[in-house]
Amino acid sequence: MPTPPQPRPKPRSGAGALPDPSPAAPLTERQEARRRRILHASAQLARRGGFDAVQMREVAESSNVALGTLYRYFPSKVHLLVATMQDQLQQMHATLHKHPPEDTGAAARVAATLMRAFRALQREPQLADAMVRALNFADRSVSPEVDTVSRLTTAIILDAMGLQDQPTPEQLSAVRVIEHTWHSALITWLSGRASIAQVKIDIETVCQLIEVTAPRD
Amino acid sequence: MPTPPQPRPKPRSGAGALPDPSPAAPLTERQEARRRRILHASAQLARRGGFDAVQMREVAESSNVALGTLYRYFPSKVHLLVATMQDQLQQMHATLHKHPPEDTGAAARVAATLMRAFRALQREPQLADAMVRALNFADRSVSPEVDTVSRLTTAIILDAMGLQDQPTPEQLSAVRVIEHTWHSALITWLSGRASIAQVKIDIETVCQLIEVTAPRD
DNA sequence: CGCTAACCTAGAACAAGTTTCAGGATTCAC
DNA sequence: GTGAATCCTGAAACTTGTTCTAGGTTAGCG
Repeated sequence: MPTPPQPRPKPRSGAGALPDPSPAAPLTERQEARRRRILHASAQLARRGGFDAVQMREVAESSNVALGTLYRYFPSKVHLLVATMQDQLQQMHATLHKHPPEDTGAAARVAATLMRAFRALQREPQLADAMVRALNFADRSVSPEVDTVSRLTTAIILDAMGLQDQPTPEQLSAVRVIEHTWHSALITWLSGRASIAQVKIDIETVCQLIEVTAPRD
Repeated sequence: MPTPPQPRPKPRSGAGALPDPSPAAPLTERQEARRRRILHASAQLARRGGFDAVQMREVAESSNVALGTLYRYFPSKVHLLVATMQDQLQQMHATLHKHPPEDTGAAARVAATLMRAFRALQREPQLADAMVRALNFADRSVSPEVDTVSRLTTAIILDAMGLQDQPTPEQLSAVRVIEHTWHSALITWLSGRASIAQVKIDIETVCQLIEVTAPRD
C-alpha cells in the first residue's frame, strides 16, 4: 500500500496536503449522493453473496461511479464494508432507541438488546458475513473507521444498561468484554461453528459481568 | 471457490471420492517433511512482514515445493495460516505444560496463562498478525481447522483452571466467553486500538466469570 | 464569462491468490 | 520389476483488488 489512505474525498481545500484532518470535509450534495449510492450498492451486493460478492468493479458499476472514484471515497474494500457497517449500526441504534428493551436489570436489558441485534443480522446473514469479516480483517489503516464502529457498539450497550451516572472504569471494562464476546460470537456463528442457542448462552454469560462490576453504593 | 476443499493431500485411497473423511490420511515421510517445510516457510515469512508477506508463490519457493503442491497441502492461504497457528499453539501448549502457572485461584491462573501467551505473541507481532487475521477471516470452508484451533485454546484454558472434575456447562460457557475475549482483544491490540494494559484489564475482567460460575459444593 | 483547482470517467496496467495442464517422478500392488 | 494410480513440477492463465494515466467536467472566483 504505497499511498496513504484518504478516508474521504478531499474536497476543494488548499493545495494538496490535508489541511483539516478531523472535520472530514463537508461533501457537496452530489458527492453525498454518490457516497450513498455506493454504500447502497455495497449493502445490496453483500446481501446477495456476502463478502466475496462485494466486488469493487461491481460496486462501481452498480452505483454509476468510476472505479477510481470509488477508491477515492473508500480507499479499500475493507474500508467500504466497514463504512457499510457503520451505516447499518446507526440505523439499528436508531431503531433500538425507539423501542428500548423492557427487561428488568441492566444485564438482562443488554442481553436482550444484543440478541435483538443478533436476530436482525440473522435475517441478512450474507450482509452480516461481509461486514463482520471486513471488520475483523481490517488492519491498522482502517483503525479510525473500526474505532467508530466500536464506539457505536459501546453506545448501544451503554444505552441498554440505562445508567444514571457516568460508568465506572470497571463497567467500561465489562462493556469492552461484552463487545469482544459479541464480535467473536458473531464470527463463530457466521462460520457455522456455533448455533444461535450457543450464542445466546454466551451473551447471557458475559452479561453477568455487568452485575459483578455494578457499583455498590 | 468452485472446487470443494480437500483439507489434506488425499493419499492413495480408492478411485477419486473421499472414502475416509476423518482419519485425514497418514502422510509418508517425505510428505510429512514437505508439510513441515511449508509450515516453517509460512511462519518465517509471517514473522518478517505479517499477513501480506505470506505470499503463496514465496512460500512455495521457500519450501522447495511447486505452487500446485502447496495448494494440495493447504487449499488456500487462510488454511495455511490457520494450520500455522495450530502448530504454534501446540508448541505453546507444550511449553505451558512444563511450566504451569503458580497463582492461587483458577481465575488468576487462567489470566496469568493468557497473559503469558500474549507476551509470547508480543515477541513476534507480525506472526501473530498473520495468524490472527487469517483465523478471523476464515469462512466456512475452514471451519474444521478453525475448530481445531478453538479446541486447543479451550484445552489450554481448562488446563490452567486445574479442574478436579469435569467442567460444568456453566464453566464451559465461561471458557467460551474467555476465548471470545481473548481472540477479540488480540485483534484490537494488533490493529493498534488497544494497549497491552488494556488487554490485561480485559482478560482479568473476563476471568472473573470463572469465579461467578464456579460450582458451589 | 473565463480561469483554475479539484473532481470524475474510462480504461489499461499491475499484484497476488487461485486454477489448470502437460509431463516427469514416486509409490504401491502384484 | 512392471504397471497403474497418484503425486509432484513448472509454467501459463484467470480473477479480483488496487493503482495509474489522459482527458473531459464541475464548482468557486474574479
